[in-house]
Amino acid sequence: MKKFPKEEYSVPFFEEEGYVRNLCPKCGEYFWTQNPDQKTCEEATPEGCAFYTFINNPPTRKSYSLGEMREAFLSFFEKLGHTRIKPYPVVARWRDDIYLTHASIIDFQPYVTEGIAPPPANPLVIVQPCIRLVDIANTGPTFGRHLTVFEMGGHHAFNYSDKEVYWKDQTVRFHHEFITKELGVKSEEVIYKEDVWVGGGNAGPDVECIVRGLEVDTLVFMQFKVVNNEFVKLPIRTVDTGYGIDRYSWLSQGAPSCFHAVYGSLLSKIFDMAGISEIDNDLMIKIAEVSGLVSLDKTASRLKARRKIAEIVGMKVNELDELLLPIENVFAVADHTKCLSFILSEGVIPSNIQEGYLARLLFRRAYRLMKMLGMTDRLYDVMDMQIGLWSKDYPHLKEMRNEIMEILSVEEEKFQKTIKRGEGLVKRIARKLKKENIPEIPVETLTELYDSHGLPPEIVKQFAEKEGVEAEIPENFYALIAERHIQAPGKVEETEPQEAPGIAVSDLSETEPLYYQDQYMREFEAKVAKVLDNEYVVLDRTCFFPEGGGQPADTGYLVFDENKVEVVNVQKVGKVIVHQVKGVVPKEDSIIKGLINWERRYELMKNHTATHIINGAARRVLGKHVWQFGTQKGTARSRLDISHYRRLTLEEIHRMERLANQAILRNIPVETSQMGRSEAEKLYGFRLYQGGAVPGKEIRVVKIGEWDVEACAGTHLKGTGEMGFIKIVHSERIQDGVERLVYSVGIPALKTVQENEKKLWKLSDILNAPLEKLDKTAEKVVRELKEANAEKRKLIKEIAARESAVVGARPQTEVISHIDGIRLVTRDFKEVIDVDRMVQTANAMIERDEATVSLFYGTDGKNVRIMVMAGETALEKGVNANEVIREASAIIGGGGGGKLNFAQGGGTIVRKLPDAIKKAEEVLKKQLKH
RNA sequence: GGGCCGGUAGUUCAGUUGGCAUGAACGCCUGACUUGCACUCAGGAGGUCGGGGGUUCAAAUCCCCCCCGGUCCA
Repeated sequence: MKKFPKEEYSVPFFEEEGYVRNLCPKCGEYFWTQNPDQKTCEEATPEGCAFYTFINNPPTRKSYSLGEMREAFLSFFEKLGHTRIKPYPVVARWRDDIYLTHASIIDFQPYVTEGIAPPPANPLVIVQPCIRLVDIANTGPTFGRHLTVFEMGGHHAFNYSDKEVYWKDQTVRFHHEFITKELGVKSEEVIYKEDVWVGGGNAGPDVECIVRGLEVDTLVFMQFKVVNNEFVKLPIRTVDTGYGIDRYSWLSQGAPSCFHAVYGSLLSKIFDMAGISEIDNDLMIKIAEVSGLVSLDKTASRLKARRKIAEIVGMKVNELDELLLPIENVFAVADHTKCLSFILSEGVIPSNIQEGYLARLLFRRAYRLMKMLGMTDRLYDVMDMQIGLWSKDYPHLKEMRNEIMEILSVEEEKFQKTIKRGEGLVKRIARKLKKENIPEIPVETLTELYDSHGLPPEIVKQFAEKEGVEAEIPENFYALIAERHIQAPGKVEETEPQEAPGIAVSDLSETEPLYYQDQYMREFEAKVAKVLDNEYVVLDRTCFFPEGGGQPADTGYLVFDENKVEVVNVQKVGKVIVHQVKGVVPKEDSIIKGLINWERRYELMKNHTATHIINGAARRVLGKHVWQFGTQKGTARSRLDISHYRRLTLEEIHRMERLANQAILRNIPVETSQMGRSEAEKLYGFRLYQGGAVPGKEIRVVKIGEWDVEACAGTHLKGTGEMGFIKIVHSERIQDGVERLVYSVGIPALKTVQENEKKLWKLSDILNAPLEKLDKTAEKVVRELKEANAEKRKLIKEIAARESAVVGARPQTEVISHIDGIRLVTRDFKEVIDVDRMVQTANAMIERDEATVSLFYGTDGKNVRIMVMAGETALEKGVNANEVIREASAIIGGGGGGKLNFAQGGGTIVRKLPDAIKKAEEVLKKQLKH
């Protein structure tokens, strides 16, 4: 990685305070210290630069709980002139590049850090709950250095070329004051380690602060954008600090683990539930002190680290492993259940895609750990405790409690199903292997079971051993999984280069959107600003709505001189709206008249407003976890995809319909307003971003009374009454956790209802039954059909039995010959080439007399079918049906085959059928004589 | 967004190179034997092989499209 020169880190503060810069011989990083004799960086790294010295020996004046530390941090920086900002959600709905908020700066990217929107305050201070699943394997084993959910404190300053707030030196001074004055840590114990920070396409130098072995925060000076591996200066320099509030609390308590510090009595309760008594305190402290050596990312050093720790504390490796494993699992359970409560409280539905998958991953991991601890029955108790504990600071957890519990039970059921299915699968595989004398499940089977069936190798091993088959889980198992996914990239789908104008319009000024001034405007006059490629027209203003937000572009006409040309497409390119026309184009700088296809647009407006109405109804009927997943508006039909953990019932759909139509009847006014991003978020919360991330500094808010409020750029009705009528016409599940609602509005909705009615009437006509008895009649008809089918099968059998009995009774279609004690029945089925019939007859015939060979054939004039079946006795005499059929079918221009006792074939040369039969008889005779 | 696996009787699943679905187990019905821990025995019913095209004399099986489910990763 690129390193920055010393000057980037050498702030006046270090000089004033007598800091020296040394190079750590173990990890190879530079660090700043007030103690010139200090050799290593003193961070408890996996390389073993140092060990923790704060365990049972905290350096702070007093001990802080997580909440107390959060408050201490916030009020300290508030006193220094920072504005306190409320935390953002942990699901980063305002971004489309990431799913979860994993740092406080995420809240302000990219709009603030790229200078698109002003920050809510400058400077500001925030404590942001964060979720990081990349460290999930380390959560537990590292005693809390890694958590999947944690609180990050940040004091942020955004420096513009014309407005400097504060930069490196001041940041370090603030930090130092907090840690020494506020918390009481001795100045000489505070070490600053140099580092290069890269993240989210941005970069800059940073210093990490180490106290008694623990890295407690990082001070980042973001000032570059990473372009083609090069650092390019950003116009805005951002002070991005990240204080690990959980780690600070751990430091201040000197607890054996960060989990002890954060969860307190909740952790003890989980230990109780798992039936684990906490181990000897002295030993625990000893282990905790050296836990910095652990890091599971580096698989190679993992066992080494265990061995090292065992050596230091004077235990055998497997003894230590046995002792630590359940404890680490309890730690992870505490962490994962908190993380789940946060993620689920914001309406993430566990599923197999996107952020839903992350929720599922978390749940399944937590559940597996609980299973190992034998406490899955306490899942709901633990979750309840987490909700109780954290809703003091984050009250929305409590509001979502019932939905969270419901989602958990659905998820538990699904996981159990998967495991059960897996058990059967492994059993079958194991038995098969045993039969083939393979004593061990091959590695590729293990990886496939995990990748395709979600079965973790430990579980497979357990099930396999029950069947007496071994399974060896390779150390690099998850690396093998990763390998499966890095296959050669398949054919990249060639997407037609968008015909829409990817044209240089950046030099043009913004097109004035008239459709926002008056959403009902149908025609306008405008000046032609630019004409491109004899096809694309840019105007100074327009009321043609460009495609966006699931709403298709308007169509219509441009009128100028004697011409009326069709507008076929409208796209927004940056701030410029481009009209694609068919026919002649107007001259630049001329005045034209625009007419939009109002009927179409009005339908789109109705459908768009309906989306908001249905979304509101879904939230009311299904719960607050419902989020819009995607939409597409049309004139006759539109669709809305929503997140939900269960298939919708007809009853739920009807309730949504009722609510939606009630909202129409009340004719609720639809208000639109343009407002600043921060202000809108403050006023309406992040519910605004139903439609996903919305770019820009100002956002357009569409508010339908108390029913629904969203950030939305589409065109809407003045009042809901204009829709007249909404009908949900269809629903389907498009992904696990995502339901699609298809609906119609107004006359098209009525039409759909009428279409359905028409079908019912027709059905009633066909079945000759009145509407109210349709269901009963249909049931009856289907039942009778099934009975008739069964009867038919029975009859074929009966006919076959009878026909097999009367061998020799029809000389014109049947020849019977006896060869070597075998009876050969050659029968012409004429036009009946139903194989089933031949087979059944032959079966019955042979059942009566095993010394029979039946040679059956028939033709419908187009196809010829031949079939040979031989009884046990005939087989013993050397009959090979397969061979007979092969030779015979070749003659009639087809093919055939089968087994020794049964074969069938056919062809298309009908006139050669007699030859083929002769051939078959010849072959049979030869086989028998042989 | 990218992979991978699957859809056959009420359920869980077999089904080799295309060639009889005499499919297996459990469940169900009838009868016998037993009344206690998955009773046992005999017999029987139960199938649009997810849907639609194609290749073939012949498709559950091969090819294409669609629908539905499961699962891993970003």
